[in-house]
Parts: sequence; C-alpha cells; structure tokens
Amino acid sequence: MMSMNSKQPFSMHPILHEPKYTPLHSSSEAIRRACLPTPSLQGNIFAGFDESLLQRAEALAAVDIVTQKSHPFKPDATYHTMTTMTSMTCTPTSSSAHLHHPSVLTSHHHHHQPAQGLEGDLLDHLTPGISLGGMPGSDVCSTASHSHAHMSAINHMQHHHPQAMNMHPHGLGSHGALSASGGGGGGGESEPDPRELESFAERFKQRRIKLGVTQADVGSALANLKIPGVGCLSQSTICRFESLTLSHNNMVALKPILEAWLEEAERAQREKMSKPEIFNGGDKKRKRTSIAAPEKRSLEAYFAVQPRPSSEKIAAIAEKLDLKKNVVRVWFCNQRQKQKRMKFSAAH
DNA sequence: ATGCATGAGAT
DNA sequence: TCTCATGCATA
Repeated sequence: MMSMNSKQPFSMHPILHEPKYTPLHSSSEAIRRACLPTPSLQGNIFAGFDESLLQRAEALAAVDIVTQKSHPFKPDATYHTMTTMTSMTCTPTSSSAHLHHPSVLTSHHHHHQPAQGLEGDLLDHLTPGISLGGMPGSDVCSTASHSHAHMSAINHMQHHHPQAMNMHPHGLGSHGALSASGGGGGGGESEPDPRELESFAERFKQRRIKLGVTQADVGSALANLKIPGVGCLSQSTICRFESLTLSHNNMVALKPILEAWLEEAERAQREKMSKPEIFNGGDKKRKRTSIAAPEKRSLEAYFAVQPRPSSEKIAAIAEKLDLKKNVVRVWFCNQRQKQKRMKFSAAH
C-alpha cells in the first residue's frame, strides 16, 4: 500500500504482487469515471429517469418481441471454429508479449439492488404481450449513479492466437505499483490527470497520421520496440486509446508505450529509415454473434434495473430472448465494462 | 469505430 | 463468476 496505483503499468520492474485493494472505495479517481450512460437509456441519473425510460424500453422490447418472435434462427452463432494454428505466420517481428500484472486495486462500492420484484416484472413484461405496467420506481440504480469505479488491474496481454502474437513466458510487467492502493486511506495518489491523457491521445493521433501510419501499423510495430513485456496490440486497442474509450488505468498503462513508439517512429523517419511492418492476413474464422435490436433493447431495459443479474436471471433472460445464456452473460459483462470507460467519466 | 468474445487474475 | 485488458470480426 501506498499510493500510486496508476503509475506505470508495465515497464520494467520485477514482479511483485501486491496485495492491494481497498475494500473501501477508492479515491477520487474512482469517482470520476463512474458514470456514463449508454446513449439511449439513461440520460439521467436519477430517479425519474428509469421509470420512463425503462417503460419505454420495455414497451419497445415487448412489442418487438411480439412482432418478431419468430426468428428464423437464433442470432447467436458462436462458433469459434478452431483456430488452431494451422499456419501461424508470425507476424512481423513480433516478439514478445505478455505482461502480467497482478493488478491493482479494485474497489467497489456496491449498490444494493433494489427491486428484485422489478426484475420479475421485467421478465414478465418481456414476454409477448405485455404492456408495461409501471414499475415501482424504486430507485433502481441507475447504472450510472453510483457505482463504479475503480480501476484496477492493469494488463495482461497474452493470448495464444493462432496467428501472430507471441507471448513470452516471462512476464514482466511492472508492477511497480505496488504501493498503490492504499488501502484505504492511504496515501495520496497521484492522479494521472485525465486531461493530460486526453491531450496526449489527441496529439498521438495527429502525429501518427502525420507519419502516415495506421492504427494497425502502430499496434504491430510496438513489438519492435522491444520493451520488455510489451508485444503488439491490435488496431482496436490503438483506436480505443485515441478515442479514450479505455479504462483510465488502461490509458495510463498504454501511454508510455505509445509515447515510446511515437518517438521512435519519428526518429526513424528522420533518418529516413522507417520500416513499417504490416501484418499478414491470416486465417480468420471466428464469427461474431449479432444480437438483434429488439433483444438488445430488452437487455438494456434489464440492465437499467439490474446491471448484475444472477446466473438464474441470466438464464431466464436468455430464454425469453431466445439467446444463449453465455451470450447474455457476456453482454452484461461488456455493458458493465462500457460504463467504466474513461470518456465522460473523467474529464467531461 | 464498435460489438461480442476470451482468458487471466481477483473475489 | 466477476472484472479487466484485449482482440477478432464487422458495420
């Protein structure tokens, strides 16, 4: 314990696991990034909102479900085919990857879940033919209202993918953070300034474009930096970094790495020898499940009432919506994760 | 630019 | 089983 949690995520440092976590809540940072609603639902954080929005969502969901209850097929087709490695062309020069981090604190506050009855109502409502009754307006927690926060673990990168990435056994990471979290009271943390992250992200994008490099290029080129524990990253991650759609901790962790790449790239360009490594296109197989709009609306309605449904509830919801349970579970996980993203939470 | 998914580590 | 960091697939 102590302070800093968000210091440098990876980077060197031998490993240390630290006990971190503060059961209480964390500090200010936690608070900032907390809320963030999803576009459609929840526009406000307080009470009146869920009622009307929820009703509306329910109504929509109900209607939709009724109308299109006859799906020709189920949307979920999660087939991840084998992605065994058939050909793994190692990409570029990649070489390392993997960082493990013991992660850092996680503090949560939890909220209570209000109306359990609501859930039941919702479920019932979802079934075809319902009209929305009113819901007890208990203050169903708006997802946004309190919740949140926290940050925590920093990164892991690894994956064994058929394709490229490589991972290294040695983790490295840094763990520098050990001191972090103070448990509770601990010390003050140095806040990584959201504003600075934001401006860095913007400058990064601009300079990247000036170099004529794509997000994917940056990702794969990171491996060339040979930073211990740092391998390549996907286009998605680079994109998210630039658009600040990553958790605060994640942003903080990635910043030094991208900063290093940027300087290296500009230096290389200066000396006229840049070597952009693009990656190979290999075999891609995984299919993405697509949840239809009506089902999505229903899920959002449930989420507004209960962001963290129990396994049983998930099963019930899955059945009503004719989706696989795992798909529903993952949807809720992803939805929760979205709420925690940086945008809006901090700086805005 | 984003939705859905995987997996490691924490609970 | 959840949270987080990430990624493949896709709109």
